[in-house]
Amino acid sequence: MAKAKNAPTMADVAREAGVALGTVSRVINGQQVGEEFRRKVEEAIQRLGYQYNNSGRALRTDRTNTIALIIPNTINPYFALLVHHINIELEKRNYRMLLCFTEYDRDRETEFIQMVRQNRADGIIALTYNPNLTIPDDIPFVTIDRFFSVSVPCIAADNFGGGRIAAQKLAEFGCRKVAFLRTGSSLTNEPSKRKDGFVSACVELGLSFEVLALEDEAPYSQFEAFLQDHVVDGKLSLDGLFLGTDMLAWQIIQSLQRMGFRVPEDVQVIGFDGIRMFGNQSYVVSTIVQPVQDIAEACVSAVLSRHLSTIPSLICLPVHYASGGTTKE
Amino acid sequence: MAKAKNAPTMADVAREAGVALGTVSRVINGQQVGEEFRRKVEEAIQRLGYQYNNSGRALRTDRTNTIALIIPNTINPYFALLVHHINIELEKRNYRMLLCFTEYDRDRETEFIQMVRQNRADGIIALTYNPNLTIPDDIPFVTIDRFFSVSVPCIAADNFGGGRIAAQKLAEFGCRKVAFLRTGSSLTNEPSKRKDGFVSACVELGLSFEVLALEDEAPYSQFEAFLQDHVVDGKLSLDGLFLGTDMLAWQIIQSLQRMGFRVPEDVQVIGFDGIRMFGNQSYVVSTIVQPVQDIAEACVSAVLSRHLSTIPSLICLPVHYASGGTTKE
DNA sequence: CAGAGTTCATGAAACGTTTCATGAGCAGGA
DNA sequence: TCCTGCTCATGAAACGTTTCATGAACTCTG
Repeated sequence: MAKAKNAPTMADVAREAGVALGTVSRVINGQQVGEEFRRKVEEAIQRLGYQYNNSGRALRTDRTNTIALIIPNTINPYFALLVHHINIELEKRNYRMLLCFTEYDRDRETEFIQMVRQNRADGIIALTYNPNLTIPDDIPFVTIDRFFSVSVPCIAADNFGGGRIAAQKLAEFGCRKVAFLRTGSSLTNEPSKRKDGFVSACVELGLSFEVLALEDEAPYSQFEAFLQDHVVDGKLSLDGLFLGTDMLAWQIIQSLQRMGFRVPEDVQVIGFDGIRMFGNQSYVVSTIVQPVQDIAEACVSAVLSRHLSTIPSLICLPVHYASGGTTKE
Repeated sequence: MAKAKNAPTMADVAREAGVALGTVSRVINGQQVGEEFRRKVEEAIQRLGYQYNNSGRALRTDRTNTIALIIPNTINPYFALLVHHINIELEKRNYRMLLCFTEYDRDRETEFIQMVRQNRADGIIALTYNPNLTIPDDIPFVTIDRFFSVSVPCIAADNFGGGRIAAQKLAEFGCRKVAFLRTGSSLTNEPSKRKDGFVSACVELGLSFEVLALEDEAPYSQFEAFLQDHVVDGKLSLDGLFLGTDMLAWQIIQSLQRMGFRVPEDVQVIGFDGIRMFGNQSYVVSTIVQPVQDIAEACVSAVLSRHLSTIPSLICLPVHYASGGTTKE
């Protein structure tokens, strides 16, 4: 069960095939090699059960075919979706993923970048929470939803536009008094534009609106207090809610139901993210869907690009509204 | 922005510090080194901004400090929890995780093992779906929820016991006519014992029970048809449901509500897994909680154990029942 | 047929680390 | 003083790959 010692190497293959070491390398890498030599090498590989060893290559080329992904966790379904699609995109290009979970800890973000350096990852895709993070200039670095400077590409959805759509949809549903709720930590930087877009559209549409930031720790009780303030004669004086994220929307819907209100009959609720599980069933009935697949694709092709400096500093991808139990991307 | 060429190596540090290469290595690895030498080396490291290079070590030692995790995806919250806790355990021991998403594709399981070999991971933790998977004998291999043979350690929760608890709880709630539902692919091998435990306890408790396997593709419509068969005079003739997983339970609860039934007033629903999100709010109100943290710990310490063969072939960890919005592990 | 050009295998060096045999330096005992 | 034994730094080899300068064997042209 111990690691097989003396596993065959390219040198062994070369000897077995009666060719030079370099020839084996070229066969394996699909480079120009004469027909007869190729055949001999391939047979020798079969006979010996040779397994390519990436460690040697990593040392020699200083490229590991690994991209680090720095993200708070994988428990939040939005992050889980991101991890999933980024992994798919990396795999298409024959890259591996080095996962770093920060748990929103700013120190860990910095430590991880150090760790990534030692492991010689070929690039970093990061969704971070330290606004003062020092961006390494020796490793290709791309962010999700965080704008640092023009020299650090940032991939994000159209958060402002998404906020506007949410307000428009609520207006279409006939809502007149609406509110935007968010938790503290989750909506920093680019995602905070969800509120801006929402507010701007509310003003244009003549909707009466409120904005509330909930504590991270106990959003429910705070939300329920907020709701109590808006109950007149047992009826809600609000008829539409826009939540910063689907996770919050999900929790809020539970809260509303616990308090005896029906969604969407008594109050319309729109989330943001478009998280969903298998069978594409979404967690939240009405939501602004982030194009996770496109975001993943953009991150990966940006970080692997040879000419990072030619990439726009902010890539803003379109969102769409989805309603009903399922949603497609 | 390109990768820094000519990054300082141990040799540079040695030259700068005026010591031998091997001495630098020993300082870095915390081995016995004289006080003065240690100081000189540390200062040289500072001055040069030396960064340890793991590729060199991997080549020389044939150990990468990487464990591969083979799992269908990270979108299912139960898998997301597993990934999360396994990563935490690996990190504690200074290991990295190489993620392989199979999407339940059996061929990919095999391909990944090949890929893992080439990347020289130090071990594999796998949650697979091919019952005939060839287990590599040259890499430490540990499974989750899948028993292959006595020589391949399998970590699992007490599925049988969990099934029994579910039946007992339903009985406590006063249920008399219950059913166990599962989707096709999800409950193979160890997890299939959930049904066995449930059935055995139902028999003991004198509960009338049914068992139904739903198609993977369209469980909802099939479930709704099943439910129609159990409606008498607009009332459900079933008063308790036990679902194979929380994800299914979650979907079933949505289905029930769509059909106008209340949970738990009209019908009690118990899930399995104990998936939850931040703030520890669980997805499903009543559930049998798998000890994910313990499972992760067991997997990691097993796969890293020097003496894999002395590890029991089946490690069965206790589950518990949780009710209410939150659940602690 | 000679010369120029092309194709393609060879052999060796290099990547950055760990590890091991060697021996220098020193302390303690006889 | 000499010997033994110990601690600990040294220098070199080794890990498995890529890559590059070299030159052998051809083909083509005039």
